[in-house]
This record gives sequence, structure tokens and C-alpha cells, in this order.
Amino acid sequence: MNKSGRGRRPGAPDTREQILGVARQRFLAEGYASVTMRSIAAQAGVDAALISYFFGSKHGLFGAALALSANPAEVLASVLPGELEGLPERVLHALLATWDDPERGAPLHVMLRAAAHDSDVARLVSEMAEREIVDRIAERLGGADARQRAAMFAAQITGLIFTRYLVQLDPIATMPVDELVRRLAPGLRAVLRPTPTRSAPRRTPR
Amino acid sequence: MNKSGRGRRPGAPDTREQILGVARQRFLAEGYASVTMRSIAAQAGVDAALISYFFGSKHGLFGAALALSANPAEVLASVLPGELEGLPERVLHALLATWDDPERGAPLHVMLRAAAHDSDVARLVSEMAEREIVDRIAERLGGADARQRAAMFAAQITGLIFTRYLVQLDPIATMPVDELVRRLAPGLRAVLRPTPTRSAPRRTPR
DNA sequence: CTCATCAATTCAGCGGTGCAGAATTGAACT
DNA sequence: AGTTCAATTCTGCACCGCTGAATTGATGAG
Repeated sequence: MNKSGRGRRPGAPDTREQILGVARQRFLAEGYASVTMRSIAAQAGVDAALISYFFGSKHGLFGAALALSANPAEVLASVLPGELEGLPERVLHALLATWDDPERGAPLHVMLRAAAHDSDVARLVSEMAEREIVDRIAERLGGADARQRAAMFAAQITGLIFTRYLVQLDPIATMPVDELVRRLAPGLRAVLRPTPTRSAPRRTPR
Repeated sequence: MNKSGRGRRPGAPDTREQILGVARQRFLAEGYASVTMRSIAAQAGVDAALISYFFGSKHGLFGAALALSANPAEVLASVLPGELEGLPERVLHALLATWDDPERGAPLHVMLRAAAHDSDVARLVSEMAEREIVDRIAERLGGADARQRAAMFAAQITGLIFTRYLVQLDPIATMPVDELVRRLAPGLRAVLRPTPTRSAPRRTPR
């Protein structure tokens, strides 16, 4: 009789997966800091120490829970092909559609927040973004300084995300999607263009 | 004799200011979350409860400590006058000079991190940025949608800061100042330009 | 000059957190 | 049948932010 409740459970319950599921849902809904290990454990019907056992730490759990998240690479991949000139508009539309939807936007949302909060997570997110976003765009662009131009592109996108969703800076946070796209696209196009290294062929408005 | 150490201290020691000083230094050096009230109190030679008494909460202390921080408004004000066309370069140079210097860059650094971590702080930072940055730029720009254009400008700047300093995304984090300015300025100029409301004179080839 | 009032200060403690270690239990492999 | 090991819970530590009561000094009223 398992009187004390201790010890391994009978059968083959995949407790680990269940914890992951609960953690994922909670983290996405409530962020990182305000979700406690104890509450996750309780909701998963498990002792809190088990989480440490499986994932080492709260960080570990967070990383594992968000790893299986819908990654933005897919969204990007779906808009990358096509004419280069219209790329900014396509990316902006896809991005805003994703992030404005609480369901799909939350993962990235939470990841960025956690990245700002915790430098370990920051490195993780940074590497991910570098590999899955900057490199992809650079690949699509081609050319000598493609990586640099892609990075500028990414920086602008990041700025949009941070101001609209994290800090909610007005009037960016309240601006309708169409206007945002219209206003930001020219800037994105500008940084995508190959830059003249130095005193290049002047391109005066013709 | 003050045997128990309790009670008001003799003289007129400005304990409040001293706490503020210590808090400021610690927050700027180590961020928000990892600095504990107890440690600040200890360093200030004071009981931790006194902080709650004076500032209400850790948030309160943080806000009060960073309020007297060198605000970016000054930097901005010094580069706002002058020809509009060169504004992006001036802002970028001033900004990068400030943030690359650990001493002067730290306050903003910490504020952004804290904003991402804590939604109360986020609101605070957001309002500050709106008032002291967006509105100033808008004022300088003039025109109907000056506020909107200024916001786009601010978003791009924020993206630069976030990627270069907080997340340290390569190759932005490692790029020399000159190259950053050269690559980003066109994008900034583009969003500053008055946008044609609708089906504007096409500028694209053909 | 005295005395009540009030601000400043410390102490003790509450409920909460992440995490480590020991103890228990079941499954799996000799 | 016995050993080994992974999974699980219990206990408890050190720390956190914050609160309420107790103490002390300054200060103004009479």
C-alpha cells in the first residue's frame, strides 16, 4: 500500500510531459516571474521538488517548456519567398497578425520578457534569433554584407515588438496594423538596400 | 541612552537621501531583481523596514532612485536643433556614445530591463519615454502626423538599444559605431519623411 | 518648562520563494 | 529472488518583500 504517497507511481505515467504541459500553459498565460514552481507542481498533481529533479531549476523548466513552442521561423519562411521589394510589407503583416493574436503571440512575448530579465535566457534567445531569423533573411538577400543588412532589419522589427507589445508605447501600441505597415515599410526597405561603402555613386533623386 | 538602537536618531541625518544614494548605485550596477532590499538597507546602515516606510515598496524605491538619473532628454535636446536631414546621424552618434559608455549608459540599461521584467515599471518607463522623447521629436518635426513619425523613429531606436545592449544580437552588438550609423540612418530618415496617405507618387523603379 | 504629538527607526515575524538532501517506492534487469 | 536505479514525496534551509508593534527623539502648544 502506498500509504505515505512517496515513491514511484505504478504504471508508466509520463509525469515529465505532464509537468511540461502545465508549465507551458502557465508561463505563456502569466509570464515567468509570477508563476511559481509550487503552483505548477500543484496543478500537475506533483510535488514541487520533482520539477527540480527533472529540469534542474526554474530556468530549466522554462527553457524546456518554451522549446516546443511554435517558432517564428515558420512565419518567416512563409513570407520570405517572393519579390524583394515587397518583403517589408509581407513581414510586417505576418508579424503583426501573429503577435496581435494573444494565442500565438504569447510565446514570443514571454520569451522576450524573460530574455530581458535573465541574461542566461537572453543569450539563448539571442542565439536562436541569430540562427533562425537573421541568417534566413541574409540568405534570402544575398550579397556581400547581407548579414549586416539583415541584422538592421531584425533590429527594427525588434523595436516594433518591444514598443508595441512589451512597453506599449503610444501611439505605436494603439496604431492600427495598416498604418503601422505603411509607416514602417519604407524604413525597412531603406536598410535592406545595399549601402554604398564610401562616397559611392550618388543617387540623387531623379 | 539609546540602548536598544530603536527610535529616531539624534541630529538631523538625512537617512532618506542616503538610502536613495545606495539604492541608485546598486540598482545601476546590478539591475533590479538581484538587488535585495535587505542588502541595500545593510549597506545604508539601516533596517530594511525603513525602506518600506519611506518608499512603500521595492518598486517605489526603484522609481525614486532612478528618477534623479541623468535623463536621456538632455542628450536628445543637444542634438535636436540643426538641419532635419542630418538628424538621424546626430541622434545615433549621441545615443551610441552614451550607451557604449558603461557609466552613462547603465541607467537606461537598467530601466529597460526592469521595464521588461515588471509591468508596473513598464508603464512608468513608457510614459516617460512618450513625454520626454516622442513628444520632443514630434515637436521638432512639426506637421500633421508628427507624433506618429516620431514614434516610428523611437521604435527603431529602441530596437537598436534592445538588440545591441540587452540581447546582444550579433552582428549588431559587435558592429563599430560608424558602420551602425551608416547602416541605420537611411531607415530613420525614411520613417521621418511625411508619408503619402494613399496611393502616393510611386517611387519604385518603373 | 512640560508634555502631548508625531515622524523616524528597529524588532519580530508572517507567508512566500527556489532549491537541496534524505527517505521511500516501484520497475527492470540480472 | 535480489540488486539496482529512476521516480516520487517529505522536510527543511536560506532568503525574499512586507507588515505591525514598540521605542526613541524632535517639535510645537500651553
